[in-house]
Order: sequence, then structure tokens, then C-alpha cells
Amino acid sequence: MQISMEDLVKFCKQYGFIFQGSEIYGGLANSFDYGPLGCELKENIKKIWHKKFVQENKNIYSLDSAILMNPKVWVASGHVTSFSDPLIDCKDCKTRHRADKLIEEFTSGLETGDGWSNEKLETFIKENHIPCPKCGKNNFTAIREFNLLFETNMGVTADKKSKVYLRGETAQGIFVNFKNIERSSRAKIPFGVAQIGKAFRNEITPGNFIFRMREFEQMELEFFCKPGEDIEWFNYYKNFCMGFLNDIGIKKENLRFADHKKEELVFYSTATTDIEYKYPMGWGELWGIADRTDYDLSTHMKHSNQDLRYLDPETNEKYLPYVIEPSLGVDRLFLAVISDAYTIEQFDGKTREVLKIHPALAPYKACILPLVKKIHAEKALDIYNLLSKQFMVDYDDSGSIGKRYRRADVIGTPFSITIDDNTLNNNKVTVRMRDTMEQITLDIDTLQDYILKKIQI
RNA sequence: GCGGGUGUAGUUCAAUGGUAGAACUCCAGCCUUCCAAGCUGAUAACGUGGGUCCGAUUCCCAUCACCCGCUCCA
Repeated sequence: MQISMEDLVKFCKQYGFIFQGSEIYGGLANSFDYGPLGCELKENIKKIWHKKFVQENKNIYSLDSAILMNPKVWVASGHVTSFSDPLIDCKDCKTRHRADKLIEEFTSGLETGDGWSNEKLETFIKENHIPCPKCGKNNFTAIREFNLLFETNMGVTADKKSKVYLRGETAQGIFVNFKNIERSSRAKIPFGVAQIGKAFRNEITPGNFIFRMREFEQMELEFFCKPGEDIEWFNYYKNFCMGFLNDIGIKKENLRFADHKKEELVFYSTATTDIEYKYPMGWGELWGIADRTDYDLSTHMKHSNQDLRYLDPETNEKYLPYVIEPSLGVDRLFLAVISDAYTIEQFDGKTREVLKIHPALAPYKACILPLVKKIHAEKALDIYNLLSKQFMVDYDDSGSIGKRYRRADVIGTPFSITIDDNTLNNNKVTVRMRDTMEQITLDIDTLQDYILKKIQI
């Protein structure tokens, strides 16, 4: 049984994973703040992604490019033009249309509306009584431009010349640094560049909790390869990404591939596959894996007048590499991880709420519990200090031991370490497992290694 | 953007045109030697802004946020 979105939002709020953004001022639509546990979980997600996609690969390099870039970057990438379509709504049947397309269709292509001002488009539609394609009436709203890029101003005077955009994706930072990385890292094709960072889009319809936000975080990899070898790498990454999701414990039945059909493909892509997850609101895109050909490098080469071609040291031929892009949103993976892990269990006629999350992702790896506060707290704090040098450790001395186990369960802490008289006498602690509720006895000296081993992926 | 729904402690639920009650949670103290025990105490709410009214959490309007559906998603 899967948790409903409403209950998941409550759960995240209650335990400090995610809060409504600007809550005390009535919130800001579709903005969310990650709380103490949310930070840890999100950070762990990023760490593991980095480990699997960068650290364990000798030909993948990291980048942290600026959020604000020269506006020409976004002109070259196509975001500025294609993101600002002139949209109008029919007041009668409530459908939305592109003003320039209406004109183009009405005039059978004689007029395209290209480069027209909004006033000119509106006037033309009115004077020619261009009907709504759906209901046939001519009763439109004014044109509204939906520019999906956030704009801001550089410099203290807000004039047009200083207009800059918040990046709509992290990928462009990678493309514009392609040469820098190739040279400074002495990188040889095939190689990849990975980047984690915030991106911003004025989505027309955000929603579904953190699934689609206007401010979000991406984990993008651009993998550059020789043209002709792109299909091979595309398939490699399809499987690699799915394997990654399996490794971090996402249930297989909640994952599936969704290949884009030819007619659905974005114009520059020759192949795209989504890995979809069964979120509380239904199947939705988690990971997009795209063969982007040499579109990005070639468009930046054109607009910047810089030679971005790669010189193959073996054949001495110069070419623009193709790029495979397996990219995903941190927030979407977070949503998948937490809704996948949330479990309500029955045992002995009782109910327990438990977050069955991979130990590597768990906000706290262990919780330290002095069995009786007055007797065992001192020793328990020693162990807290010892373990907290290695990983996040929780400490709980209030309430019965059973209650404290449940508190650890619900936030996904995999190991609960209880300090009792035995600890004081023999240096032994009881380690209780979140998933099975089994207990084992361990010597304090072996505790660190035991847990470190379990939180590896 | 459109339509519908919902806004009362952290959560679940009450009541009320005139001092907003409880349970659970949380916190403190007592007790307690391994799976949500008990006792005592404390903290804690009418989304926001207007209007009507002597008085509004309650009626009206607006707004904000969330949920469901539609639309949209280079």
C-alpha cells in the first residue's frame, strides 16, 4: 500500500524533512524548505550519486558552474526564444493557444507572426476575426508571455542591458566549460562531466509537492563520446541508472522505462528514455536519459565563435563529440526514496510506522539510547562522541526504550544502540535493527567498523 | 490558467455571533533494565486582510496556501 501525497506531505512536515516555504507568511506557491532530516537525506542522495557517477569512474569530472551566466548562453541553447511563446487564452472555451500559430494557420502560412510585437499579433487576430480553433469564437485574452527562465538584473540599476537569467538547467554550464575541463584534466574522449546544482524554471503548472517546483536541484551528467558510439553509451547509461536505483533500494515494481517515441522526441535528440517511478500521484518521470547528439556543442560553437571540437590524439581527426545526458532531479529522487521507503507494519497486533530506507541514505545512521538515563547517560555520550566523528548519530534518552525504538524507526535510523549495565561492565552494547527488530550484542570497539560496512553501497 | 474541495494546537477531532475543549505527540519531573507502560505538570490553535455587527473563529467579500480533476509541460 502506497502512502497518499497528502499523508506524505504531513509526514515530511511532522518529522522535519520538508516544510512549506515561507510558511509563517502564508507560504509561497510550490516552494519548500528542507528541514533537518530532509537536509541529511538529500545530502546523502547527492553523495551517493557523486560516488557512483564520479568517484568510481576515472573518466568523469566534477563541475560547479555559476547560476548566473552570460545571457548569450541561453540564446544559444534555445531557452530564451523557445521559452517565451506568445500565449493567449480563449475566454469562451478556456483553451490556450499560441498567437503566432493561430495567425500562421489562419493565413495558411502567408503570415507567420515571426518577430511581431504582441500588439501587432493581438490586433491582427482581432481585425481578421481569427476564430478559436476549438469553439470558433473570437474572444481572446491579451497575450501573455510565458518565459520559463527567471529574469533578474545584474548591477544596481535595473535597466534592460543588465538583464540576466537564473539558469534553467545546469547542463549549459557543462557545455560552455567543455574545453576547460578537457584541457585542465587532460581528459580523453569518452569522458563525462557531472554537476549538482540548483536550477530555476517558471513552470506553468508546478505541483505535486516537490515533484515540480520552480526552484529545484539537478544532478546532471554530460557524457561526451565519439559519434557512432553514442548508442552504445546511451544503452550503457540506461542500465547503469536503473542499476543505481536498484542499489539504493527503490522497489523494482515501482520503476519502469518509458522510451520516447520518434514523434515525441525533442528535435535535437535521437533517442530519449525516461525512468519513471510510481509516485503517490501516479507514474512520473524520475530520470531522463537522452542522446543529445552534438547539438549543444555545435550551437555553442556557432554562437561563441570558439572551436569546441575535440582533437583525437590517436587518429588526429577533429570532431564534435556526441553527448549522452542521464540527468535527474534531486528532489524527484528524494520524493521517490521517501515514498518508496514509507511503511506501516503490523506485528503482535500492534502497528509501527517505519521508514525502510537504505542505511546509506538514512539521515541518522545510528541512535544512541541509554537504557536508564541516570545510570547510562555518561557512557552513552562517550559512544555518541565516538561515532559522531564518522557519521550522523542521534541521541534519545526520553521515554521507554520501546518508544525510542519507534522514534528511530519512523525516521529511518537503521541501528539503535542501547547502553546498559553490560556496557559499563564489559564494553558490550545491544544493536537493534530497524527492519527486523532483531538485536545483536557488539563490543564497542567493533561498533564503528560494523556500521561503516553496513552503510556502504 | 480553469473547475471543485479544504483551512481550528505538531497530528486527529470537537464546540461556538459573547472566556475555543479533548486525545495523541512533544517538553519537564517522578518511575522504569529492551519494543509506543504509568503518574504529575507545562507549552501549544481559529491561514491572512477587509466588511457587517456593541461584539466575528463562526456571516459576507477578497486574498494566500494545500488537495483532487482538467489544461500545460522547449
